Amino acid sequence: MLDIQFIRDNPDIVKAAIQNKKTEPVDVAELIALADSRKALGQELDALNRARNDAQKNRDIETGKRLKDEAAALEAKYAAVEKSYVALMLKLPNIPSPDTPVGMSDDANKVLREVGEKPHFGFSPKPHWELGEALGLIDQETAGEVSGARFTYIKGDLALMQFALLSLSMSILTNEETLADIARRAGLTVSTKPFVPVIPPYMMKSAVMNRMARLQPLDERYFFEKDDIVLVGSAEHTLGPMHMDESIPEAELPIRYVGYSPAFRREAGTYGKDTRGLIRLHHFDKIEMETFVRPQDGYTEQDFIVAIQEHFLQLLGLPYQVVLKCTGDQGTPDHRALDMETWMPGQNAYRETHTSDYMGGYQSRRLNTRVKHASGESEVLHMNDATLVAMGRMLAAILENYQQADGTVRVPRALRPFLGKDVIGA
RNA sequence: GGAGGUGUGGCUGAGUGGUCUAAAGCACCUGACUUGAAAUCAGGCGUCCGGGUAACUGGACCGUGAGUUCGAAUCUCACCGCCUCCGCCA
Repeated sequence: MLDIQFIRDNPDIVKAAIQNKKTEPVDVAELIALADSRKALGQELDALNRARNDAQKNRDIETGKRLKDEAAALEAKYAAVEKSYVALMLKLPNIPSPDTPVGMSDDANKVLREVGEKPHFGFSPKPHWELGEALGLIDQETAGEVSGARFTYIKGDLALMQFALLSLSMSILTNEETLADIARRAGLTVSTKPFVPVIPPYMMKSAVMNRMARLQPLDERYFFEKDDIVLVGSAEHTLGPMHMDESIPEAELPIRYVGYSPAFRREAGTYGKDTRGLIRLHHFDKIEMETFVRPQDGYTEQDFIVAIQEHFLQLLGLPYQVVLKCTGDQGTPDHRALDMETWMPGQNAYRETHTSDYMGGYQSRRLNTRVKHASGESEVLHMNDATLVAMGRMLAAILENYQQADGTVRVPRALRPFLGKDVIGA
């Protein structure tokens, strides 16, 4: 949700955002008119309530009865306006950052940099599903019989590799010195406060997911109507509301969480796309970063998070490119969104493996998560969320980049201490 | 799943229909006393939405939402959270 004052002051920016994002159109003039009448009715109601309170204090029962009816009528009017107003407010997308490229499809995305050297093979590199199936590390056929399409069994050394990735991730994000080092090398002046590891709930109330602006499209969610509960599509969904309806003292910021959870996605409308392998599954596990900062620190925080993501990819020796997503490719609540796409030699393509979303105050305004300044003033704080490891896709990238002529796969050096071997599938 | 409790400001906690403008204590802030601190004393101290340059001022908020009443923290109903016991269970 946007700030109504911002909308009043910058209607053209809001109109441009509606036009440039893939979002349902909203009549901004109508919204402002509703805001005006809501405000006027509110003032009228305040005055009426004052008179009513006076009558009550004086035990003026006649006047009290009359004003009660008047107030009821006015309240009904106010409620109707409020309802339309909120409905439009919730439809408005976040404003894209000034550096976000304008465009409707990913063709307009801007590649900021390509990092790392693509591996050269003396043979034709295979896609990870062929490698994985041949080595007995991936069993999609059995998963298809048991669970259906877009599910998989990850087995043996590949399952161990997932745990190794988890351990490596936590060792980085909970270590203040490592974080300070990452910040220094990225040239960022930023708090080096470590991340708090969290295993969050995997299901949540639909109303809270809606406050995260993540319930829609509902078609993409697994929703249990009987219990009014939704499976999370990311740890973000239950990490983000941890501080809803709270005012956090400025001195306690930033607050940083790293969550490990499954991500459940219906993948509606993607039939026929990426049907093999670990790229597009109804369930995968993910390590997610979620941070809460002062508004003035939002961009730097995102730069820091991207630096962490890049550090991690470099540590694994995976070539990747950093992409600034265009307006049409951004999510509704995003202010600035970057993707990291990792090179998959078996598919001869960069594939999206990481996302970094800076939300500004869009989610926190709905969640009512605020920062309280030393002066006593409070305002909506800013939120960032980002992938550290999307397990399926990271395992796929490692398999494809580290494959050898004999079909076995080397283990990235950084993972060896956690995995306990140099080669898998041997 | 069954039974019984309970939800009040940062915290503890009083308040069962009308100066509640929510007692009191703790914590916190300011000032006085003090070389400084502690102790003591005096005062202040919630959130949100409006009006006003400002001093100030109007409204809403006692888990949430409905209801009864001229009037609700207080009565009624539903929901949510937490606690205790029983049952079941990794």
